[in-house]
Amino acid sequence: MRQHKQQAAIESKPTILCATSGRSPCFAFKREYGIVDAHYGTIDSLEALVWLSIMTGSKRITIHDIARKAGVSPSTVSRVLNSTTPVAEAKRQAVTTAIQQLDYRPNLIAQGLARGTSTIIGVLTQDIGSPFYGELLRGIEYGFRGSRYHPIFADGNWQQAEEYNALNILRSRQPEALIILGGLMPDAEMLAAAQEFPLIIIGRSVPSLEEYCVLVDNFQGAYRATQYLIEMGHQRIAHITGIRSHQDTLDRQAGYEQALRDANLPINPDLIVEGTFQEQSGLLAVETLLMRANPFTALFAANDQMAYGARLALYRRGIRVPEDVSLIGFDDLPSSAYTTPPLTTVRQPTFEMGMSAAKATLNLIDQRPWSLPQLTPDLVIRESTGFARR
Amino acid sequence: MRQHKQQAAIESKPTILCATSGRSPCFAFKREYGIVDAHYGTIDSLEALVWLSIMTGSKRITIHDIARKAGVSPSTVSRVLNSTTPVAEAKRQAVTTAIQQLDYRPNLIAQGLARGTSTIIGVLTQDIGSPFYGELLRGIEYGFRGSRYHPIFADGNWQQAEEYNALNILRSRQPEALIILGGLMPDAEMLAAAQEFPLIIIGRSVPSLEEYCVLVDNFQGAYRATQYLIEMGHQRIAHITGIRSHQDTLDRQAGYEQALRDANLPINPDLIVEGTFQEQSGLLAVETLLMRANPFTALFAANDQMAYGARLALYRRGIRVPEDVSLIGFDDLPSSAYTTPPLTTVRQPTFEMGMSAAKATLNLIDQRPWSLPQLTPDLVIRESTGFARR
DNA sequence: TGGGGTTTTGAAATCGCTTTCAGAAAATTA
DNA sequence: TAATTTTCTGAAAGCGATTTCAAAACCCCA
Repeated sequence: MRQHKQQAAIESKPTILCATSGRSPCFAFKREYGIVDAHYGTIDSLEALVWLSIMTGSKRITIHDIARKAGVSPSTVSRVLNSTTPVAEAKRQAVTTAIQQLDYRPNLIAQGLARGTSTIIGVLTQDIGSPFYGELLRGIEYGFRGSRYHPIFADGNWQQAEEYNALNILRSRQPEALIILGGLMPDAEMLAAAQEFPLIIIGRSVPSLEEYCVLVDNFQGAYRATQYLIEMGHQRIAHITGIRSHQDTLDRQAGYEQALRDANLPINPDLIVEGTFQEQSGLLAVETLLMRANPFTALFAANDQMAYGARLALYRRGIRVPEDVSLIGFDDLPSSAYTTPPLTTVRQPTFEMGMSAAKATLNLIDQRPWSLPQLTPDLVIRESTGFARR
Repeated sequence: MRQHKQQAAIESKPTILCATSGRSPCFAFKREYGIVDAHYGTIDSLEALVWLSIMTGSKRITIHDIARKAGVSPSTVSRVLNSTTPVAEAKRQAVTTAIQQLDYRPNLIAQGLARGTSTIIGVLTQDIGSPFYGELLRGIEYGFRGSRYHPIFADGNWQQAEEYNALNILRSRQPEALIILGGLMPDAEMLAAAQEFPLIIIGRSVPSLEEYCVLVDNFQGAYRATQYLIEMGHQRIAHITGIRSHQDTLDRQAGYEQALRDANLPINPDLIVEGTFQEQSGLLAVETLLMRANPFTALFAANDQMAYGARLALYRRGIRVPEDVSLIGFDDLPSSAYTTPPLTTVRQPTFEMGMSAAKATLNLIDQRPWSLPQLTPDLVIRESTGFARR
C-alpha cells in the first residue's frame, strides 16, 4: 500500500488552492504541484485557468479555439468536421490546419449530447468469467472495431434482479443499441427492450423477435453428437448436463435423449449427471459415474469445459480416451483442438457469433438490411472418439 | 440476408415523414409505422413530437420534466439527485416520487458534459484474441463492476501506428483514466500519457512510472521454471520462445539462459525455437526440435498456449509427458489445470492483475492511496514435469 | 416587530458541439 | 447591370445536466 504522490505532496509542499470547479483540469499538473480542488480558491478563477493552461498547455481545446485560430465561426468548424455543408475551400484549409496544429479532437461527449447519439452499444452479459462468454464478448468487441461505436458491458450474473440493474446502468449511458446474451429476463421484457432500442439477442430465442436472435440449435447439436456416438457402436452413453436452470442445458439433454430414443436405446438416469458447466464439475461427474458402477463406453458433456474435467478424471483413473471411453463436448472452445487427444465436439462459432451480432447491430442502427449467420451446430470430429470397444 | 422491417414498411404502408431532426426518437415506433427521418416533414415539428410521445410514451424524460411535475426548478431536482445541497423535505419527497413515477434516469452524457466527467476508463489493449489478454480484460471489467465507471477498449494489435490511433479514439471519449496493456509505444509517450491521465500500466515497466505498473517478473519466472527442471535432473532443456519483438519473450529467454548458465549447462541454440505465442507454433516448434535430432528431456514453452501445442505434437509422436519429456509452460491459463497431464507452469495471476489494475485506477481517480499487488511469478508444479529419465 | 444570520431556492450561465435560420456573398440568368 | 438563384456563413438556440449567484424564506433573538 503506497501513498499517492498527491497525498505526499500536500504535506511536503505549500498547497495551492485553485478555482477549477472540479472540472477536469490537468491531472498531472495537479499531481505535480499538489494542488487540490476547491471551489473558492486563493487565486482568481480565470487567472488560475489561464495560468494552468500556460503552465501545462492543457486547457482542453475546443471547437471555439480552433474557430478563433482559423478566423471562422464555430459553426463552420463543425461543418468541415462533419462535412455536412460545403465550406469555401480557403476556410476549409484554415480550419484543417488549425485542427492539426492544435491537435484538436472533438469531444465525443459534447457531440453525443448535441446529436443525441452516444455511439455506445450496451451489451448485457451473464458471466464474463467463462471462456464461452469471453469468446463471445471478444467477438463483439472485434465486430465493432473500426466503427465509431464502442460496446459497454454490464453483467447480469444469471440473476434476474442483477440483469435489470445492469440494463438500467446501460440505459443511463443512452446506448444506441443493445446486445443481450442469454439471461433469465422474461420474454416480455425483451420485447419491451426491443421497442426501446435496436436489439440483438445471442444464445436465446425470443418469440416474434426471431430475426434478431443469433443462436445455435442446441437440441440438434446434442442430437448429432449422440447420434454419432451411436453410429460408432456405443450403446451405453453417459451425459453430463449443465445447470438445470439454463435453457441450453435442457435443450442439449433433450437432444441427447431423443437420439437415444430414436435408436431404441434406453435412457438410463444412472448415466446422467448434472454439472455446472465448469471443469471441476466434469471431473466430479466422472467420479460419480464411475462410482455408480454402471459401465459406459462413451460420454457426452454438455460443454467443452466439463469435457476437459472429465478427460482429466479418466486420465487419473487410467481410462484411455478414446480406446476405453469416447468423449465428446459442446462449444468447440479454441483450446479444444489442442487437448490430448484433440476433442471431438459440437462447434458453436462463438467468436463469429459475437462478431456478426456486432455487425448486425451496426446495420440495424443505420436501418440497413442486416443478416445474422445461419448457424447449424457442426460436429467437429477429432480424436477423442472412436468405435465402441467390444 | 433479410430485409429490414423498416424497408418493407416503406413499401407497404403510407409513409409518414416526421420532423425529428434525426434525434433519436422512438426506434420501435418508427420501425412500426415506417416513419423515415426528414428534416422538413408534413407534420408540424412540435405536433409530431407530442404525438410521438403520446403514442409511444417515449420522448426521453429529462430533469425538466420531473421539475415541472414536482413543481420545483431543475436545479432543485439536480440537488436532490446528487444531494449536493440540502433540500426541504417536502420538495425532496415531491421530486423523488416524480422520479419514480416517470421512471427517470439521468442522462450520463449530459451529466458528463456538465460535470466534465465521463466515468469512462480507456483501456488500450493489444490482442483481444488471445486467452491471456482476454483474461486480463475480464479482470479489468470485473474490477470496475459496481463502480460508476465503465471501461472502453481499443486495440493496438501490437503495432505502433494502430496503438496511437487507438489512443486517440480513447481520448475522444474523455476517459478519466487509462489502463495500458503492454504494447510497443515508446516510454516517452507513456510518460506523456501519464501527464494527461491517471495511468496504470500492465505487463510492462516504464522507468519513473514503476509505481503505476503491474507486472510479473518474466525473467524470474523463466529462471525458476528452468531451475526447477534442472533440479529434476534435466540437462538438455529445450525452449520455445515467443515473438521476438515482445519484451516478455526476451526476458523469459534471458531467464532460461541464465538458469542454464548458473548450473554450468551449455546454451544450445539448437534447442531454442521461436514461436508466436500460439498453440500451432508450439506444435511446429516440437516438430522442428525433433527434426533437429538433438535430444532433450525437458521443454520450457514461453507460454501455456504453445505448451498445449507442444503437448499435442509429443502425443502424436507417442512421446509421453512427463515420462519421456517434461513440459512446462508460462501464464497458468485457467485450462492448464485440466490438461492431461495437468500442466506445470509459471503462474501469472492474469485475472487478478486486471482486477487490481482496475481497483487501483479507481483509487487513482479519487486521489486515494492505491496499491498494486506484489507479483512474484509462482511456479505451479503439476503433473507434466518429472525426474529426468536416465 | 425588526434586524441579522442561515437555509433553501430559482434564474441563468456553462459544458462543447450541432443545427436551424436568416442574412451575406457568389454565381447565374435575363 | 439588375434581378434571381444558389452557396456559404455566423448568430443563436438547443442537447440535458450542473453550478454559481443572488434573492427569498426562514429562523432566532433582542
